[in-house]
Amino acid sequence: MALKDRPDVSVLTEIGIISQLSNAALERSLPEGMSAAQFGVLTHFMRRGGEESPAKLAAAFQVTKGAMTNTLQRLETQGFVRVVADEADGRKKRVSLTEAGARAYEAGLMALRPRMEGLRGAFTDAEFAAALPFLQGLRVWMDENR
Amino acid sequence: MALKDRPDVSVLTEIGIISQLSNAALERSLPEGMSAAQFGVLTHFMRRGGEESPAKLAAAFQVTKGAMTNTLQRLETQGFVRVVADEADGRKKRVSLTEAGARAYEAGLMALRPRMEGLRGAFTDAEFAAALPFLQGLRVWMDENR
DNA sequence: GGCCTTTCATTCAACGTTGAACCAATAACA
DNA sequence: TGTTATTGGTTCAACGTTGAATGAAAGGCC
Repeated sequence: MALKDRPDVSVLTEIGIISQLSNAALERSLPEGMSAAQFGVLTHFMRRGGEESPAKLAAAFQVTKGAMTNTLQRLETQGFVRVVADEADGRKKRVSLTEAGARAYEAGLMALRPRMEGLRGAFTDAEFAAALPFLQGLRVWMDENR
Repeated sequence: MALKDRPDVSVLTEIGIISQLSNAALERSLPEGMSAAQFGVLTHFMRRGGEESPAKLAAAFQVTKGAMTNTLQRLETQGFVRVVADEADGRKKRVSLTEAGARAYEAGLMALRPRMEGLRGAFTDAEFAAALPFLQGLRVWMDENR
């Protein structure tokens, strides 16, 4: 009784559920065969462009290298990403977006649009913005104290 | 550039990371062999006591019936939970906590304590409480619009 | 130069989850 | 009543993830 009624536990519980629901909604909206992880990588390249090593991508997405190897292989199989060896450093690879990858990103974005609009109709930008500092602080703390 | 800077997307991104970190921290703190899902079920019974059907547990934890079958089987294997057929309704089963289950819960709670105290040292109850209404609203909305 | 350490990427088994198929038991209804 | 629909639980393949092991390449240091 003391446990779940504490606000910190409640916050983490709600966050867990929201994360699950949001991820499920994302994967349901996305075109067949594109996972949330794959869409995240495409988004990364659309924003930043250029090339990135698998290790940096894994760090950016808070995911193990093994997991990133997996999603990059799936992206490459679909032709959404190009992976070449880094001739300057034999350990590294350089990943970059293909034209097909950019198109896949756009398609995913379109498929996502109705759901995102629904969300923005239910809550204001101000509400999201107001919640953000605390969430960021919480994320940073959990990241530093893992 | 327009996408990830929007507060709604940022909120969901932060929530996803927090969820992952919090779940990982939970499983790392818990005694060997006890998953977050299992601990959640134990917590449920410690709070509410009595008996519950697998279907109700699945609904309470927002999880498929198959997933709940899995965690209940693992709990039963460890002797933390008792599962009997419901003689009043041949489809149902009745799940209840064992003494060993109660002890396992207490052990998990103890193992969790230092981390929870660290969290409550870094943020105040008021901060968690302030964030809660928005998170609950968001959870309810995503639940209704899935 | 040689040795130790670190970094990068891959592979593999294990886990928890989903979604679908399935069967048994009950409920609803003609 | 008999038939159909719904509910409860299990099983299975597939997915994404972790964590650990492996190997190759580069860096640090004497």
